[in-house]
Amino acid sequence: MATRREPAHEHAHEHAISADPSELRAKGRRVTRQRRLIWAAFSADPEQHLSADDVVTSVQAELPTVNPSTVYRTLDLLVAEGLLRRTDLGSGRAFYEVAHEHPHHHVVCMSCGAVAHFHDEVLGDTAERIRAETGYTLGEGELTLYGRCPRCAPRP
Amino acid sequence: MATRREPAHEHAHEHAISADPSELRAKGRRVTRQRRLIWAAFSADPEQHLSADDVVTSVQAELPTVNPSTVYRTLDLLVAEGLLRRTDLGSGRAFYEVAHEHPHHHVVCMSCGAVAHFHDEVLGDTAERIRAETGYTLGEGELTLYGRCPRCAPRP
DNA sequence: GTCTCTGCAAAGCCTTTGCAACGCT
DNA sequence: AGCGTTGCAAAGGCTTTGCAGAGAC
Repeated sequence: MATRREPAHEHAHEHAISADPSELRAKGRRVTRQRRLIWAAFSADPEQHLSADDVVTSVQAELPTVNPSTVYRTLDLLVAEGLLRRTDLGSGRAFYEVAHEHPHHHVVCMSCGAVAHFHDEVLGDTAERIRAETGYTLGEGELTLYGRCPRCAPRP
Repeated sequence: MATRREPAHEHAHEHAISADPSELRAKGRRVTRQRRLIWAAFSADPEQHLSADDVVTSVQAELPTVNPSTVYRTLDLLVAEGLLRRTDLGSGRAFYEVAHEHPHHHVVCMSCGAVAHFHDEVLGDTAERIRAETGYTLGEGELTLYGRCPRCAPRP
C-alpha cells in the first residue's frame, strides 16, 4: 500500500523483474510460498519503495496467515542476497526497493512523502568537493535528500 | 556520551553558546534545573550531535532523578523554540544539535559513525540539477549523506 | 528424512502520553 | 498562588528473537 509514499514516480523505467526469486535457490535458500508473495509485492512496480508493513499488507491480501516476523526475516534475507536494498527515507521505519544496477539516489518530498530517483551523475563533482571540505569519501551508498515535489511546490 | 558518534569533528567552529537557555524565559517558558542541565549537555561542544539517550546519560550524571520523558519533552521544546535542531542521521534514533544560523549538511561515516559538517555552497548547482532531473525543489532543510571518514578511508 | 523456514508469542528499543505532585515565576 | 513542568508508569510503533512444528528439497 506504500502508505502516502506511492505517488509521483518521475522516471518510468522498465525494469521487468523476475516473477520468482528463484535466484534464491541457486544460493541454497528455499523458495517458499511466502517468499514468492513477498517478492511479488515488489514486482508490481519495481520502482516503488515499500515499508515492511506495506509488504505485510500486500502479502496478507493473498495469504492472510503470513506473519510479520516472516516478512521481516525475508526482507533481511533479500537484502543480504542483494535482491533488495534497504533505504532509510527518514521517519523511523525502513523502506525496501528492488536493487538496481545503476546507483541512484532519492529525493523525498517533505510535504507529501513522494519519492523520486536521480542518477549518480546529477551530483557532478559534489563528491570531490565534499571530500575537499570534509575529508570524507562519498561511497557507493545511496543518498537521501529532502525537498518538495512539483505538486507540493513551494510557490505555485 | 555521543555513543560511537563523537569523533572527528573536522571544523572546530567557535560557536560559544549561552550556558543558560534563558531565551526560554523570554518566550514564556520556565527555566528549570532539568532544562539547564539538558542545555548544558550541548554547551560542552556546540558541534556535537547527541541522541536523546546521550542527553539522558549526561544529565543524570549530575541529577540522577531526571526522567527520560522529561528529556524527550525538553528536546522537543528546544527544537520548537529554534534552539536545537533535530537530525535524522539514519539508524532509527534521532539526534539533536545546537541550531546554527548558517545552513549546513552532514556526512556520516558509514563505518564509525563520525559526523562532519559541510556548508551549503559545497553543493554548488546540484540543487538546480536535481530540480531539472526530478522536478523536486531542495529546501532549506539539512541533508545527510553517507560516506567514509578519513580514518576509515576506503583504501589507506 | 533433513534441515530450513514459518507462525506464534514475547521482548526490545526508542519515543510518547496521562496524571497527580512539584516548583518556577 | 497559579500554572507550567516533572516523575512515574503505562503504552505505542517498529523490529527482533526463541522455540517447536511445518514444509522445501
